[in-house]
Amino acid sequence: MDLNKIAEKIKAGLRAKEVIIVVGSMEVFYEGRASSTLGAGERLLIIKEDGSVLVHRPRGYEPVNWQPPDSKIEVGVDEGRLVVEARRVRPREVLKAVFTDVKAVLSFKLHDEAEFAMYATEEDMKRAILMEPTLIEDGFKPMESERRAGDSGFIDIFGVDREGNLVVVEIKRRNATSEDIRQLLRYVESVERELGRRPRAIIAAPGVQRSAMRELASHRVEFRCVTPRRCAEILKRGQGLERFL
Amino acid sequence: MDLNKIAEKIKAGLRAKEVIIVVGSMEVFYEGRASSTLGAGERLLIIKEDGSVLVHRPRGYEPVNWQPPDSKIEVGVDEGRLVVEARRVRPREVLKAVFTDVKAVLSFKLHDEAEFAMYATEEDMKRAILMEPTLIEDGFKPMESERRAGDSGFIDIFGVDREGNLVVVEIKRRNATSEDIRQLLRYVESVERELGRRPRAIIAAPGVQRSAMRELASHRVEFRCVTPRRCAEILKRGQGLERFL
DNA sequence: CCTTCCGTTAGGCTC
DNA sequence: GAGCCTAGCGGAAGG
Repeated sequence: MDLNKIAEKIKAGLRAKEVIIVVGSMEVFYEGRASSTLGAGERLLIIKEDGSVLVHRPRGYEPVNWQPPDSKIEVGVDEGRLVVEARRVRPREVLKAVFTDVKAVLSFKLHDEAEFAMYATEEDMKRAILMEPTLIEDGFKPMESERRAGDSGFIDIFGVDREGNLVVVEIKRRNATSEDIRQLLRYVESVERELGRRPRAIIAAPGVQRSAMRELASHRVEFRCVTPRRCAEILKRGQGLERFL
Repeated sequence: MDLNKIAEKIKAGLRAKEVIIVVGSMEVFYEGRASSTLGAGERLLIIKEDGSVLVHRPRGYEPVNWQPPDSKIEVGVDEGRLVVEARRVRPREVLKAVFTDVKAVLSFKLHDEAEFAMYATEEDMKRAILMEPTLIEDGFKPMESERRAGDSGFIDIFGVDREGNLVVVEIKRRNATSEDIRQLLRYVESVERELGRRPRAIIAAPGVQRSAMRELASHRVEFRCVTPRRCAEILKRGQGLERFL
């Protein structure tokens, strides 16, 4: 298939808002927030219906070059080479692929309106703890979630322990950082100002960054190991039960 | 083409370490660090020679599901549906794509050994400043780069100004945050402890986040606007000169 | 519109 | 191998 035919096929795909795949030998140039060059090699160029562009090498999960949605795409033939340019304005960026050889061109209208559902977000972890408060400790009683803490933000879970002490719980789905500890302490102080009693501070997360350990200890913040994984299981179990209710 | 033929073609591609593209209607399930499901829809499944797997919807720059390199891939036909599973062990994760319809299967051995060159990283910015110290100010003399600052980390550039004052320069290729300012101040204090003289603190970046401005002013940290773009130009100029030396 | 924060972050580098 | 930081981060949520 000659280059002009290929260019026409790509243009037709663009007009029809299809997903276009070009396989072949190309050089790639990017200029924008940074700039990069990539010498000749065989790769995949993918143009999506929304104007996203991806260049994938034969190895590695990440694209070597790309352009986000809404890029303007131009296709042409110049000195016997197929040239695909994707431009966007803010920020001003250009991605240019120059093909010296094309092994294949595919273009498909893809219909995909399905919903993507991801489990065990931080929100899910909160639901799991509310459903199973022993994740924090025996006798813990959640009272409020997303309680306003003055102008410091929102407390993930606010409750009392078995001895009636107030408890502020901060949830993270990743290892807690010193910034997270500081945030939790701001909540503690806000509650103390408001209610006149200093609450216990508990961070519920899969772990604590080494660099945050000192801050944790020195401010008497307690740590509970709670992983998104385990929370997802608890929620799944809960959903299983719901079916019988 | 029947499903068994398609499965065979994919298996052959896997054996030959080719890059495989399957276009068709599929459901996708992921279970691992998190878990997700994606209902039926037409998408792209890409398997690379190193065992990376990508699922791309017709819109958006990012894959909706993926598996990093070194995943073990199994292909089979089950109840009239093509099933592709990619597993990895650490962490334990499974990505499963179940096709109800296949529009196309491509498999290519791609040869790509070209070098990828990215310009104006933070490292490049440092080289540009060392090459052209007036980017910081007239009379600035860099003395060391990557100088150890006690246990606080490494100072990007350590030097003296025209009046003999010590200068600590912190470089960022993006707008400076308050965390960056704090880091710089830790260096300042480390130098003061070590040498008994308090150095000037300069942050060299394209800008400063609004929220970091107060910290900048109150701690007398100075700001110099230095962009990756401009640094790339300086390096390019420098390389041009090198050719004549 | 801007800023801030999260991600199955990935990937690189140091200890 | 584990911890830590950067990214052309992208994307979402909040102001």
